[in-house]
Amino acid sequence: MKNLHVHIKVDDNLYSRNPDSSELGRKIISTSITLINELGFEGFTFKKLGEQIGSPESSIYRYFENKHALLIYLVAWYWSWVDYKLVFSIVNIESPNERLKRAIDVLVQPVKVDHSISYVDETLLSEIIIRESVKAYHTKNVDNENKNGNFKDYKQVVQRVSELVLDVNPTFEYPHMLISTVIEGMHQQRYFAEHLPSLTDIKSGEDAISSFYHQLIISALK
Amino acid sequence: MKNLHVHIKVDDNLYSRNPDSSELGRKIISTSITLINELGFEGFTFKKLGEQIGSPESSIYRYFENKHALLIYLVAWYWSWVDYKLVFSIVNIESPNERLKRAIDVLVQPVKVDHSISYVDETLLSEIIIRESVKAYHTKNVDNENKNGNFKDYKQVVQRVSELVLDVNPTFEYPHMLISTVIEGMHQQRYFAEHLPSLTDIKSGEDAISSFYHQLIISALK
DNA sequence: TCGTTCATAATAGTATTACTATTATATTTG
DNA sequence: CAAATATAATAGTAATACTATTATGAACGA
Repeated sequence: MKNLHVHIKVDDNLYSRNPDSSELGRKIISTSITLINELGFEGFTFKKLGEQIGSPESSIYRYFENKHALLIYLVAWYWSWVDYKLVFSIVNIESPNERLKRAIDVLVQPVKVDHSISYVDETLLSEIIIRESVKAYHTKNVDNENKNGNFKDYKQVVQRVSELVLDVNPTFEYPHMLISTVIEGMHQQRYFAEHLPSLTDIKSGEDAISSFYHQLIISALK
Repeated sequence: MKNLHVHIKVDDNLYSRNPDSSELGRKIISTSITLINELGFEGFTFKKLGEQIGSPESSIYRYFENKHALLIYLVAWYWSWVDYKLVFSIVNIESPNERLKRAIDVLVQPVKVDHSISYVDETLLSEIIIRESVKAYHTKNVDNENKNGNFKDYKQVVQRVSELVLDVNPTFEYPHMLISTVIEGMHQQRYFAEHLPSLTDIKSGEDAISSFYHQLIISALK
């Protein structure tokens, strides 16, 4: 996908001040992506981020209440971007089977992009999603955050693909469960393949993970 | 399952001092289970735990290096216990299909136990596993922790059930992937059902989650 | 029974984290 | 040019995640 000058929109209440609206804001986003990758989310602090970009902590707090809010933002951005890719991948395709196949491909293929959208490195961001995104909703405060709309984009992606599932098999009872299982499972398996390989079945060369989930969906819908 | 006086063994290097060997150690385990449930893992501290059991923080540190080590211990205990239940559930059963079915049942059925093993409330513990266990291995330090054997019991469970999968279908290529997907997926779905219901498909009454994963495995192995 | 070992209690102290507050200095905009 | 606004610079605080020190008390072995 080439640079189409698309703009990924993130909901207003996922930030205190829109990071997309200033140089400092954009630096916060792009630098935090590399820094979270380096340090892990627990090791990442606004102080260290401030040092990296040469700004005081207090300036960063004007964009995000805390580092959790920043994670929520990154996750929302990611799913908003995936949703865009989903729409793009199935437009003009008629066969329900082919539409589903293409959508699943968007979900399970590793992200390899040449910086298509501005200051966000989508490949690095996808690694954060794999490693850290469970922490976005595994908190004591999920229910309030959910009410606040923090997970809207993710839910939107699941909803969209669930509808494609029903187009293929209208009697299938658990489309949302199937799709969220596939998305989360794919993340886990990529993580396991790197860190806990005995929990997965890696064959060198081919992308076993993608083909496993493709097969899983096909057989589940029969 | 009634009280059989079984003793769940946890590996030596998952603690500084064996909590099973003293009154204080056992209080640390049982109270931490209720406290983590109340406060969430992030809100839980050794200070608060100490206040609850009327002992200073420093005494707790003699059992576990930090709260992450305690979580690792709880997770290991849980999977060691599940492994025991697995063995128990298939002993004397001959049909490979029936063995697999029973094993999957142990994995996906909600835990409802009447305090069978000593000071550990397995039902409460299983809720911690559902909500917090991803945090046990989603850290910057996974690889070292893995080398240290921190995840042995979990891997053992996946291995055991993977073998049952191969007994049913010896040509199936991804048994570990299938089983870890089912285990982790089941946790996620139980969590989603409670906090992010639009990511799942809840039907009131029946246990949709269990039957979904049973079906998923059956169809995947065809 | 005495002395040693060992677990726990009581207390104090430290570096880091996750913020909040205040004032000063640029920069933009009307 | 004045006013509003963003950022920088700096300081400060409560809580967290520990470490260290000494004291007490119980258990155990000779």
